This record gives sequence, structure tokens and C-alpha cells, in this order.
Amino acid sequence: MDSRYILEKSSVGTRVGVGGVDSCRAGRSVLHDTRVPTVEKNGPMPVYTHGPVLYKFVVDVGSAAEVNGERTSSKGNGLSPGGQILHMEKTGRGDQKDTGSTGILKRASPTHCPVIKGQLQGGFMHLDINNPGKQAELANSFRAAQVQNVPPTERQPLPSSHIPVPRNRKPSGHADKEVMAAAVLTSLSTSPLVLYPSSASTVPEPANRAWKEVLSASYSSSTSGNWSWDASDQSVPSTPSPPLSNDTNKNFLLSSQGDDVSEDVTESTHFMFEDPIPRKRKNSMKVMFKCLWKNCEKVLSTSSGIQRHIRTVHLGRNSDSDYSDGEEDFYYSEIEVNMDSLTEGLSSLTPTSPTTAGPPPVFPPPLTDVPHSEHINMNGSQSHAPTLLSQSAPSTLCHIRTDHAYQATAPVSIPVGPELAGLGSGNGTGPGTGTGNGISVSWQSPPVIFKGVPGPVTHVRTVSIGEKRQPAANTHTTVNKTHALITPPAKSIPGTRKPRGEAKKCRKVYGMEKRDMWCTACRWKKACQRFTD
DNA sequence: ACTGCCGGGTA
DNA sequence: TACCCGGCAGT
Repeated sequence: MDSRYILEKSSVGTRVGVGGVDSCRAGRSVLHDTRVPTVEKNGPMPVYTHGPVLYKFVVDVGSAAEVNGERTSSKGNGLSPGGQILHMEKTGRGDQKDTGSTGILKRASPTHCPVIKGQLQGGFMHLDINNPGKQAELANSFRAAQVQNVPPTERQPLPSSHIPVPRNRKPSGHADKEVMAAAVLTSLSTSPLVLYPSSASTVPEPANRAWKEVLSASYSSSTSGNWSWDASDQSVPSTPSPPLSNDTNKNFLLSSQGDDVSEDVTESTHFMFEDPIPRKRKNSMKVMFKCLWKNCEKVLSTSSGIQRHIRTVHLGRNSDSDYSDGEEDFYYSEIEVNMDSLTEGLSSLTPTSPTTAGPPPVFPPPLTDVPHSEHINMNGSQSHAPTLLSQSAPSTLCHIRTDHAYQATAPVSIPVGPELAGLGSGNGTGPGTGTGNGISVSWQSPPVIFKGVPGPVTHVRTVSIGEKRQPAANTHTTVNKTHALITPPAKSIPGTRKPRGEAKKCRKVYGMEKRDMWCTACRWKKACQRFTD
């Protein structure tokens, strides 16, 4: 499916937590908390909504598993009746062969952690770093609920669900949490099993409420509360569920499937070398921010603007205050707007500069005890508005557009050390060069570029105007690193562009006014035959 | 913005 | 095949 289609169709979900890569786009695992209760039809993807909270897990192109309160996925092996764990299972469909490997952890929030934690028995994420008591409380509450509803057999943790995160990590503030989320996503991306928080409604009411409350409390007490889904706020009408880019998922999926290796390899290489590299879309695409509040179609050109809008209009907060707890982040999504076809309706809006969609700088090394995998590109549009968004730290760090292929500018090069190369089993992808010199990983739509590969590696395909470009997400096979590393580039770049010669060509020598003096090649805009190099 | 020229369209 | 041009990529 065309990611852009999804992007525009989707009400939510363009904001993805933790760079899996814009790819978030590269294989990422994103657990996604839409916190938007809604019924949504997302193409072929079945969407089950029931109750105020909708969890949707998009597994692959056109496939998504969603779990909400009382509905459990029939497919989920590891899904507890309570819907607390969603186990994505591989589907038989060819186009979904990678389904199981990944998902997108959307807004990997600490509130998700209880679930995972419950499954992993505390091995994994912090709930509320700043409040151990609450952490325990939440965990217990959640676990209790889980125990009540999950048959023993299903409660057994599956190996693949294990997300190795060091225990007893020292809380070190926002950065740490953010990094944690990133790390979790990285880990998730390699696991076919996706842990999924069950919707509250499957939990018996008391327990349900209990953990909701805990969540709520945790939310308010934790700076990472942005992640939390305010379960107590039942008044929130249905909100669009964030659909994920299918390509994104596809890439994720590529990452961890143990079987079908050859197939995956083929596919990954296909993604990497056959698909066009996203190029700068010339001035026609803008990033807009759309309010996802139900019945609110507000579209603003700036994230701060939309946040303010949500804060004031929907959340009823003081408009004067710039205070933002980040909750607004949940209620808007970034959309790509084709300015060419944009109606006058938006003409009054100040379009975001295309440059904002450009590659943000590589993450500053803010994060202390975090592995390199935290080199996640911040969404450009987010990064350029640090003040406001920085307050909603996790989301800020983790915002990833589902599809920015068109706007993706040059990929950000991230020097990767050997340790990262090993670690980033979820990210990397080196085409078979295996030089390991450097891996440029862009978590946005820009494809991964592998340095150290002699010769042109990227395949640039001229795309005619009417042609639909392949979503750049496909190039984000970062998850499928293993495969990519093993496989030599399936497709070498066909026409290596001739390096520009030093000699002056006819155009330069004679100028446009004497065009008739040009060699024919020059006249035809071909390689000059007269002044060859 | 300019330049070189590839890729593709048209006659 | 000659001619032309859109558009990419390097400067």
C-alpha cells in the first residue's frame, strides 16, 4: 500500500514513537498507543474497536492486528484473553510473510511497560523511573489483572518476546527514558513477538480500573507521562487510530523472520536497491499538522500551532501558557500535503518550510547509559521546534513520520561502530559489502546509505511525474541487517553517472546565444563530444 | 543558479 | 536515428 495513502488516510499514526526509523521507517518495532478510541477502517486491515481504547498493531502492508478491550485477536498466539499481549503471528499471505517480525511501537510509553514487564517478569522497562513506588504499584496492578485473565499457558513468556533491557537501570531523567524507549523499540524490532498491552476493557472492571488509575497517576507523576494513555479520560471521544505505514512495517518484518531468509534477503535488497531513493520533493510537499480530535479537521502548519490548538481547544488548557505536558502530541499527526494540489483552503496557512522535513542532525549524545541504537533521527519537523516539544520529551524524540519519502532529504549519516553494528541487529542493513566502515542509518524515510561501499550503491531511478514512487520506507530495511549484510547488492546501479568533466563544454564555451555552434551532443543535452574529458 | 548529461519521449 | 527536453546531480 502506498504509505502516503496511509498517511493521509490515517488520522493518527503518523507519529510514531521511537525512531524505528521514518522509518521509524527502518525496521522498527513500534508498539503503538493510539490512545485514540475509534473505529477505523484502514484498508484491508481489520480494525477492532471496542471501548474507549483502541490498540492497533499494524503488522504489515495491509495487515494490522488490533486489540481492544474485549476483543482479542484470533491470530495472536501469545495474546492473552485480556489482550495484554499481542503476539503477532505470521500470516500465510505472501505479502505478509513478514508479519510476525515487527510492529511499530508507537509511543513506546512507559505505560506499555507494565505489559511487557508483566510478561518478562520485570526484566524490561521502567514504569515510572522517578517513582519506584508507583512503578511497583502499577506493575502489580497490571500483573494482577493479567493473572486474572490469562490462562497459565498463555502467560508463559515466549522467548521471542524477551526484550533484553538491563534491570536496575538508573533513572537518569528524560533522556534516559527516551533512550529506553528507543532501545526497546530496537529490541522489539528483532522479535517476531509483539507484546501488546491489552485494552483495559478485557480486564475485569476492578482490576481494569485499578490499573487505569495507576496509569493515570503514573502519568501525572512522571515526566514520561506523555506516553501514557489517559485511561481515566473516558470522555475522549473516539479518536482515529494511528495507522502505520505499511512499508514501515514491512521493513520491520523483514528483520526478524528466521525463516524465509532467502526471500527476505531478496526482498530487502529489493527495497534497498531497487526502490528509488527518495529524493527531495521539490517544493510540492509540505508537512502539516492535523488535529485528530474527533470532528476536528484543523490543520496547521506548525507543530506548536497544532499543539496550542489542541491544548486550548480540546484540552481546555490555558492558551496563554506554553506549558505542555506533551499530551497534545497524541492528538495530532503530521501529514504530508501536496501543495500542488492543495486547495485554497490551506492557502492561508503558512506552510512549513520543506527544510524542516530535512534530515535532522544526528541525535546529540544526550543519553548516557544508552547504547548507540539511540541514534535515532528526530523527526525534522519536531526537532526544529525543540522548545515546545522538548517538554514532551519521549514523543519528541520518537516522533517518526510514517511517510516522508518525498520530503526526505539526504539521509543522516551515523557513524556506527562495530559494537553498534552488532547491536543494531534491528537497524542495520548493510548491503553485502560488509565493510562495516560506517552505516548511515536514517530513521526517516531516507534510505540507508552504506559508506565504505566502493562505487555507487544507491540506485536512482528516474520517476516520471505520474509514476508513483515506492515508499521510501522500503528502503528502510535497517531491521534486516543480517540479511542485508550477507547479501551482496542484488542490483547494482545500472547507469553510473559519468563524473562531470573538468573541461568546458560547448554551452560554456559558446554560451547559449551561440547554441548553433555547439556540438550536437550538447545541443541534445547529451555528453559533449567536442570537449571531452 | 548554473551546468552536464542521463533517460526517455517524439517524429 | 535525429532531435528534444525533463529533471537529476554536481558545482
